[in-house]
Amino acid sequence: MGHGVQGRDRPAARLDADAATHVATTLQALATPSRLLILTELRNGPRPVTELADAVGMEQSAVSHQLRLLRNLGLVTGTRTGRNIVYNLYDNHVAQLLDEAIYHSEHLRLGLTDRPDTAG
Amino acid sequence: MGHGVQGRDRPAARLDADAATHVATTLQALATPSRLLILTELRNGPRPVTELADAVGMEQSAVSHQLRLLRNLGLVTGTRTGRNIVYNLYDNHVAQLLDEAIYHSEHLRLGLTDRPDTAG
DNA sequence: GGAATAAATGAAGAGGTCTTCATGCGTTCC
DNA sequence: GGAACGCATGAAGACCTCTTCATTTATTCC
Repeated sequence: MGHGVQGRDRPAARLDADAATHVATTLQALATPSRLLILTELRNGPRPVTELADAVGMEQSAVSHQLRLLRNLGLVTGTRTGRNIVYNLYDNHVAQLLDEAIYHSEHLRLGLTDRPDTAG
Repeated sequence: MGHGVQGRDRPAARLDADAATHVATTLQALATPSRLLILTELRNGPRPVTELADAVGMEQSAVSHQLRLLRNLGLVTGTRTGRNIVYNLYDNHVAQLLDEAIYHSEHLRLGLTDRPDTAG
């Protein structure tokens, strides 16, 4: 029941306007260099804010603002541990979405064509 | 050599600032309802502009603007066929990125937790 | 309690995005 | 050649986003 040459075995996408809005919002959470850096840092494990800020080279305030956005969208969680608030990716869907996004983006960058159906 | 519980077998993401900018740009191309609708329509096959506009309920001009952006980023191609210019997804990476993005976003929406490592 | 550390927050401003409107360019058909 | 069709394009405006600065809240240690 696979698509064979199409590659992986995800169902083909079907979107109504509402779903599109939601997906767009989620993707927009990944669509900024600062947040991508934050998320990939979290991909390596839980991190307190200051450590995140240090790792990605941003000010603490800026990181907090972005973390709030990611929290509100349910992509990360923050739990207090002493003075620190340790952030973490919410679940595997976030981690995988991140990995796939980077994987495919980098392949698009390289111009590795893998055309589906030239229809010409 | 798999990650086992981590799910699929993509390598864990590693990004420097430059790569992050590129990935962010690519993701931003997907991070809008209008473009998601356009791309998912193209997921079903090649389409001329007017047909796209009709399918997604946008004005022709707006669709053309978005198609230019997608073209410039290498996500779609457009080839003239008579009076029409038929657009198509560039390759399988685009199709898969789209599918995965929708798949994971919708699962995040449903709140299907699949937590990796709660870390305390 | 008071100082120090960690993080969140609000306001404000620079810059970007998306749509609409008006128009221009290329193609087909008669 | 001229009209109609299909698409691209530029300008303009409303709106959103991201960062910085200043301040506030929560926690620990003495």
